[in-house]
Amino acid sequence: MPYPSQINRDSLIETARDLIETQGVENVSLRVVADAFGVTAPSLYRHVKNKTALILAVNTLTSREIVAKMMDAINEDEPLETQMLAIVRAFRGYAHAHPRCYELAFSNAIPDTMPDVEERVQLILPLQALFTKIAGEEQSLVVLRGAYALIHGWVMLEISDQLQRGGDLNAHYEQAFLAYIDGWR
Amino acid sequence: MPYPSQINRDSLIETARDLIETQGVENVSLRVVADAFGVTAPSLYRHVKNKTALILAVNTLTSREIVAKMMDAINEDEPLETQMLAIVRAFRGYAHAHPRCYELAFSNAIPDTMPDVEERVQLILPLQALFTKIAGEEQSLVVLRGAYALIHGWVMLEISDQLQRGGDLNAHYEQAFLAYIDGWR
DNA sequence: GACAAAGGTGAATACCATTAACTTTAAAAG
DNA sequence: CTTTTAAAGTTAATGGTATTCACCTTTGTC
Repeated sequence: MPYPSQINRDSLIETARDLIETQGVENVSLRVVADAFGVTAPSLYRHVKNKTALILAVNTLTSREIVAKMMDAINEDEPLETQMLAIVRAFRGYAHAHPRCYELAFSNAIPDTMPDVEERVQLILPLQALFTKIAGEEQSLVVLRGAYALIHGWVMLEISDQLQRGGDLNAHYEQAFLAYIDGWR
Repeated sequence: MPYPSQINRDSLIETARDLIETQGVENVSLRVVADAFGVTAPSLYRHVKNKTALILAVNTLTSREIVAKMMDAINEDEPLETQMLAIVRAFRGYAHAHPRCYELAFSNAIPDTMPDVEERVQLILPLQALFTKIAGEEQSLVVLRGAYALIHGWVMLEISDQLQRGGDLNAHYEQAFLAYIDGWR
């Protein structure tokens, strides 16, 4: 194989991810990404189909990293409620660490860049596993949907600066989640 | 006043809103908006500072319409829980009727286009008024935040097609909300 | 009737994504 | 050791975008 590449697909995606997180997706053109590799924009098309595919790959990376963070947070020896809190804390922690990528991945802002269903279903498995132990198999679907809505909505509101008026946001987040869970008992 | 305009600011904003809702914001250039008035793109700058200001105005309109829908849904003669359900139903109803505008207004996808704080605070007043009657003045902040996160997150998930696997979404939405409220008693 | 000024125009600028035709390079094939 | 080949990168071109500018057109007012 000829002409050794400075770029490989993984480093391209990670670099694009970092640029999006630091500069904002609206300021990351293909030329900006190419500059980071000391290369011109059209050569990126050797490694990725187009910009949409690149952003899709970034979003898939984001989704996988969130899943990994949630998995890491689980300690099966703890009580269920402690495990749930650890999961939703990890979820929010990732969103805070990568707010722009979180929003990009899960708010459909750019057409055709949402991670595949197979990726997105991974996101709910950690919580789902715990909910099926508490609620029945069939009730767990609605419990899960509400919980996911609550944590996703919460971090989206935080990211877009819509939770402003004082109070301890960390505490409120967990109180709201626990109240929701309590409501199902 | 000279040269009678085909365009006035309100009709411009409403037309832009309708185009965004039907075509998607990524397909609405200033030329497309101008075409709708039989005019060329640069002349829009007589009526609006730039495209960002136009989208901001569209988002402000969206925010106000949601507030109006929620207000309309309130019947003070009903029990509190019924009023709350009516409000969150109206909220979701608007989001379903205008999914693209809802997402545009509340997910920060385009920089500097979020409605002003004075507009956004209106969104939470209807629910806040009821929560202060149930919880205390100080607890109502966290209750409100969680409720807002739950309904916002829910419709965002629906809009981006992330609530797929069967079940009655209408029923689940209200069950999840009521469970959350129950959790605070 | 002259004029001021709002509303509209076409042309120009500086970006953007994408494609096409080309050149360079290094490894594999002879 | 030379030749071939194909990946990786290049420049140039196309058609799109938002925005600015100088200009023209219309019309109410003095």
